[in-house]
Amino acid sequence: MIGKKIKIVLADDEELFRKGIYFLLQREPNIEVIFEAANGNQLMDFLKNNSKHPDIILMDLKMPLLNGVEATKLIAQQFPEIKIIALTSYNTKSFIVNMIEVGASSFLVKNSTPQEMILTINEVINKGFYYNESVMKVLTEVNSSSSQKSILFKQEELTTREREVLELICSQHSTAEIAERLFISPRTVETHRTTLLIKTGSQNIAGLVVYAIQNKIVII
Amino acid sequence: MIGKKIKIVLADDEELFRKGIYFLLQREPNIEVIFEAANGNQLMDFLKNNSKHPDIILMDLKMPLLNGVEATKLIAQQFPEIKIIALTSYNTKSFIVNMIEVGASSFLVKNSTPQEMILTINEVINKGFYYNESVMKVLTEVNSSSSQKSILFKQEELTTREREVLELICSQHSTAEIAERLFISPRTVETHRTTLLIKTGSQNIAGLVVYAIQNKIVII
DNA sequence: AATGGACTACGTATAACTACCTATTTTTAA
DNA sequence: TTAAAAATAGGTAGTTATACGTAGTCCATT
Repeated sequence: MIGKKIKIVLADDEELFRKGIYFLLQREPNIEVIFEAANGNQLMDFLKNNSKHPDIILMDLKMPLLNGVEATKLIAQQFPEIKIIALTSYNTKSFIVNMIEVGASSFLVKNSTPQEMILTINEVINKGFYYNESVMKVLTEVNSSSSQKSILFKQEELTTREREVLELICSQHSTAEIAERLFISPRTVETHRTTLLIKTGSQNIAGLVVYAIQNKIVII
Repeated sequence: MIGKKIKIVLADDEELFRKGIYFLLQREPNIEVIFEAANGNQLMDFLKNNSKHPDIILMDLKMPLLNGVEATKLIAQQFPEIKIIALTSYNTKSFIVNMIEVGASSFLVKNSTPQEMILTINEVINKGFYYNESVMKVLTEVNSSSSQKSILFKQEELTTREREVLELICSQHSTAEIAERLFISPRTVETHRTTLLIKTGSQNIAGLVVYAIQNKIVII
């Protein structure tokens, strides 16, 4: 990487945060921010329409339209050479496991110092990945626990419609309300609910909501 | 304010965000950041122990230990000469109304541009307050609506028993199961459920689960 | 042309939850 | 020690969710 700047794309819905990070990174001579995206769709558009790709994407998880988890999944498939550093406010177990599973190369809580961020970027460039202590701790915990099923056996994917219904359930809408909003029969919504319960392995609404939040289908 | 720098304190639990804003503000010749706090307690300690007070506090709402709303309330009482600009990710009605009620002079979503932030700071210094268009819109909506109760009266705290029931609800237990586990009548559990719905302002289980997760009553 | 997945929809039940009441006992705090 | 809050329990009724079936249509891929 000598004599060649690390190209970075920032993906975060908060402009103030993006600009802040931009000025932080601007002070680094070997780093160049080539694009800023406010959501996953903007990011995907940029990657598709520009031949100049970044080395690293600093990706916030909580973004409108297309969130960070989904965007990471897509990018890991379509542009595997791009390394992704997941940014989030909290480093909960489900966050970390999710992001690593979909292809994130590193994980950075927003409460990190600028030094840690620079270190992470450089480590990812040099080694291809970088997990700090707390992330490693979570990962070893997960691997040594018996609750591996949930993460090792990949969950059945929800369909688009099922996700829509799930989102509305999480917004406290009843079956009738969901049906009205989606212009479909309440019976159809019931079918979707049944499928959701089966696919997510839930007993009732509570399980659905927890699943939706853990899997970032709804962001709270 | 000619020849005198505007003294600012940053209060936000995310160090990356703080540092970013710091560098953004550093480029302004008439602005000086005199302190950074990671939570409300640090902020209050600084104000109590330093004679040099800020003109403005940029206050994030979501902070550990002592959050932005509570901190704002305290500061508005104890140091009324300090102007507070509330920072948040979303400009929901409840956020805005809460912050204005406890004494915030302005309101800035994190998705604002740096220019808007600078403008807001200068307006607050010159006029004492500044509400942008979207905030004004929300405020007029609120004043003209009759649903003021729910936002003017702050929510009641949950009791220990209610929290226990809420946790079990989030674990997908039914009323009967909860009753059995707590050695109480199902009717009592129902009473607790009713109270939970009222206190949390929820319509159904989904709302309860979201509330529980947001308020860290259950950790996922 | 056929297969399979997604989306749609319904029948018939039962289980579970929510609304709106009252009311007693126990615990806590003024 | 007295009032307030919390925890307990019930009546009655209505609404909503879940279980377990079946089945047609659309659409993309084979």
